[in-house]
Amino acid sequence: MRKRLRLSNLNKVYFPESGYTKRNLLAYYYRMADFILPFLRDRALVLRRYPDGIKGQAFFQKDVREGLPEWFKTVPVDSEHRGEVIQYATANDRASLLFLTGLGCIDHNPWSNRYDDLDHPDYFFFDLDPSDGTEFSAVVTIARALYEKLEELRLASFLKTSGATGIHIYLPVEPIYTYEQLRTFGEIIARTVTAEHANLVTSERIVAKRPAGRVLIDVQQNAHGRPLAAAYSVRAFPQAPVSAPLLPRELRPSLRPETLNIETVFARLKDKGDLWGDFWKRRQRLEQAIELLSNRMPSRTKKAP
DNA sequence: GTGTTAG
DNA sequence: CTAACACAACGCTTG
DNA sequence: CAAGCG
Ligand SMILES: [Mn+2]
Ligand SMILES: [Mn+2]
Repeated sequence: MRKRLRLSNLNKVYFPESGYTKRNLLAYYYRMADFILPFLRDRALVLRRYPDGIKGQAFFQKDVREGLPEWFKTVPVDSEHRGEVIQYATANDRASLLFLTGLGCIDHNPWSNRYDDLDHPDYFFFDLDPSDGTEFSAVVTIARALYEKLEELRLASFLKTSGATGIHIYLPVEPIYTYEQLRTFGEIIARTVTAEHANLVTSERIVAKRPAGRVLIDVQQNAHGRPLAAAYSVRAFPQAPVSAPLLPRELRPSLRPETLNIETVFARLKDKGDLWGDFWKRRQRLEQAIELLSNRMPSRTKKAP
């Protein structure tokens, strides 16, 4: 099918500090479609729209039943909250991705489950959030520790900058676990890393109370209807940063996430390839890791002689 | 960003 | 005609 | 229940 769309306000500056326009943003997604679409397809999307750029008033949108081209696919999901169906946007092809970007969506935020199975996500992520005034090197240290822990557990994981101030570590999983099971599993791993880096990690969720210089290992975003900016998504910050896939060896204190943006990602792609290209070939079960974890953790019931 | 309403 | 206005979320934890 | 967070 031939999918037509009209794009407006192409010269509007979306990123005033760096000067990037809506046209620059659309061009980025046009060129990157093959790389980002695998992480958007078959999922409900939560829209965050910035029709006047990153300094303008932004808003969320879930229901998109109005103003769509006839070819645009939406997916109905029962909302417990509203007691009625919400028609969520989807992006299974480049035209849909560009249409949504044209609405002012700078970042693209998919659910962690495909719409054919609302209760079983096919990945889990650790969201590393530094508090204000934390060196990025602290995030890097914790990301490395987590990555190595996952390696020990024989789990495949994938790294990316969040595009904001943190790092995301994803585990592709077979869609057979619930969100709650995955959060519990992730929390156990987070605690073992916390124990080994107590000076760099906080579990304080209230921003104002979070000690400076520390990183929150957040697993709570792994929940029904709670999306996260996808790999290769642009983020609404001054330099138009991208949530950029990383090699493990890039986890060094010199890493500057804001330098990975809508201009520089193409050179990385040429240089390093699509670092998340095998993501969907690596969906895994967790039983073996759970067993390794329980063997490593001495049973509390065991008494000293 | 868009569609509708008020002036 | 032009401009103002209306409209566009919610899951989960903690206190 | 509301606040806080993302
Ligand atoms: Mn984060
Ligand atoms: Mn977070």
